[in-house]
Formats: sequence, structure tokens, C-alpha cells
Amino acid sequence: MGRPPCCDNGVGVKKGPWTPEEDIILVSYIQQHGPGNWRSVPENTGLMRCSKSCRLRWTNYLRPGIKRGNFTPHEEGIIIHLQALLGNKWAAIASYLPQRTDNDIKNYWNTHLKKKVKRLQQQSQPDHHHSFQTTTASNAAATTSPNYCHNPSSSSSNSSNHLHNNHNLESMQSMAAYPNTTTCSTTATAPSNEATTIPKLLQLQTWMKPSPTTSEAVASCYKSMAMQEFQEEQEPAAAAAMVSSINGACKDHSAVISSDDKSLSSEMVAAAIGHGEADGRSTATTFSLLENWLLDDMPGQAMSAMDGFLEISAGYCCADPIMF
DNA sequence: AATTCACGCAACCGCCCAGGC
DNA sequence: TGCCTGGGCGGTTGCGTGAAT
Repeated sequence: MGRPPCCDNGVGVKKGPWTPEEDIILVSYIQQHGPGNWRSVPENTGLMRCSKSCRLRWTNYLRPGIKRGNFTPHEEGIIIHLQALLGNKWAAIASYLPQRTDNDIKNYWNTHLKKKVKRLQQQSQPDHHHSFQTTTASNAAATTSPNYCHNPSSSSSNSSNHLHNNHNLESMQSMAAYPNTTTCSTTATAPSNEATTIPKLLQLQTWMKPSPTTSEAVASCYKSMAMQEFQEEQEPAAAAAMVSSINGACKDHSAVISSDDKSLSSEMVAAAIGHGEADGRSTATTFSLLENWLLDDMPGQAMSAMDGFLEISAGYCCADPIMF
């Protein structure tokens, strides 16, 4: 009816790798008009690309704040645990790693982590549940978590540091552009493609209108999932703990983003804590441990948090949680 | 040095959902 | 109210590159 047909089926649409010239055209256009209304991009720029391709190129490659290169053990841990918790919800997982795109995370999972997890699952198969909760968790925390939790040799090695120490100009520009997905410096890894330098060269201004935050929606989704899953396991306290960890992550996440988000998330945290207390069990300790594990880098706290996480997720998480 | 193989990643494909008409 | 589209997301593909032979 109302709308003209999508360009996706149009004739003469170019496919394949993007050229630097196309990247420059796309970035220049978005710099002037902002992201969104992707259908207008090829029309107004002359790019022989479909709107989806433009959007994908921007979101996965050109937008500022994207960190490329190797994933840190910290990031690996977050991905593995969130994948175990949420499944292949790459966009949701990516919301916890604002420097990484869902496509990147998906690729990394498929090429690296899936094999890793599978291998370790097989190794722990004969004594799965026991090793899951005790031996594996404690051993891994003792032997490998320091690197996993904190890697001081790499200034760009963890996302949460950036979440809390995000003060450079580019980051601020990026945050203005993506208020719901805190972004960080692109200087972390050497760019493998000249296109990665384009966002740095083209100073992004404040033209990008803030989009409605998704953090509360994500939190709400995760919360309901966690509640459902754990309550099915007759573990309301565990459900509340997981919900709180999600809320905490979102709260911390959004604290960098906007005060509105923070207040909203705080309400959700309070609601979740209330749920836990209603069951007569204190979950506050586990909350903070989980939050620390997900978002902080203090080695000791993180190791403790990992144990806490394992305790509440045992029997739920199918993936062997320790592999570093 | 040439060929084969495996891997990583950018990009495409297809589906779903929300919203415009 | 139902059709249609744009945007978003997860799954898959294909090409480039480096390692192995």
C-alpha cells in the first residue's frame, strides 16, 4: 500500500565487499543526516547498495566506538556466560559489550568459543555436575581467572574499564551517537582496514538524535526469562539473583548513558530484591557479586563472583563455565 | 615454490515484528 | 482491519588469507 517497494529487490544493486570510497560516502551521509531512514541512504547518496546493506555496513563496521581485533579473556567470559544464559541472542549479548557488534560476537562464538565450550564440556562429561560446581569452578578460578578477570598488560583488554573510564572525545561523541550502547575508543586494536579510520577522521557531531534506550527493554526481557527459567527449576531465589544481576548490569550500563535509565533500572533492581526478600532469602550479596563479575575487573571480587554465579546457575547453564 | 586445506570474517539471506497507510 | 514496508536479528555463505604439505 502506502510505501514504495523496498530497494532490496531492485536491479543493479551492488553486492560484495564495500570499497573505501563507498564507506566514505556512507559515513559522510550519516554524518550529515544521522543513522536511520536507511531507505533514503542509497537514494540520496547514489550508492548502489540496498538499504539493509548500508545499515549493516554502518552498524557492523563504520560506526564509531567499534573495537576490532582479538577478544580479551574477559570478553570471552562474558560472551560464554551470557550465551549460556540467553542462548544465541547476539544483540542482547552485544549490549553488554558495547564495543563489539552482534555480528562480531556471533562470528567469534561460531569460530572460537563454540568449539572451546564443546571441548571442555566433553572433558568434563563423566563427572559433569560435580565438577561443574566444585572442582571446575574453584580450580579454574584459582588457576586461570586472574587472566580472565583482569589483564593489566592490556590497556584495552576489558570493556568495563571503558565503561567506567570513558572520557576521551571520541567516546563522548560515540556516546552521544549511541546513548543506549555506550561506546568506547577505537584505538584498542590496530585497524585491519582503512575503513576503520574513517570514523576517527570524520569528527562526528551531535547531529545524531538520541534513540530510545533499549536497556530497560533488554533488562525486562532478561528478567522475565531468568524468572521463568529459574522458577521452573523451583529456584525463586536463584531467579531473583539472576534478575538482579541483569538489572545491575543494566543499571551500571545505563549509568554511563543517562540518568533516566539509571533511575528506571534502580526501580527494577529494587523490585527484584523485593522478590528475593519475599522468599525469605537474602540475595543482595549474590547480586553484587554477579554485578562485579559481569562489569568489574577486581580479580578477587571477580573470582568470588564467578563462584557465586556458578552456584546459582548450576543445573541451568549447560555450558561448562570455566575454560580459561 | 606450488598446491591444498582450514580458518576467520564481512556480507548476504530470510524471517519476524512494529508501524504506516 | 489488513496489507505492505522498514528495520532488526540470527543463520549461513563465500571469499581472502595464512598454515600445512
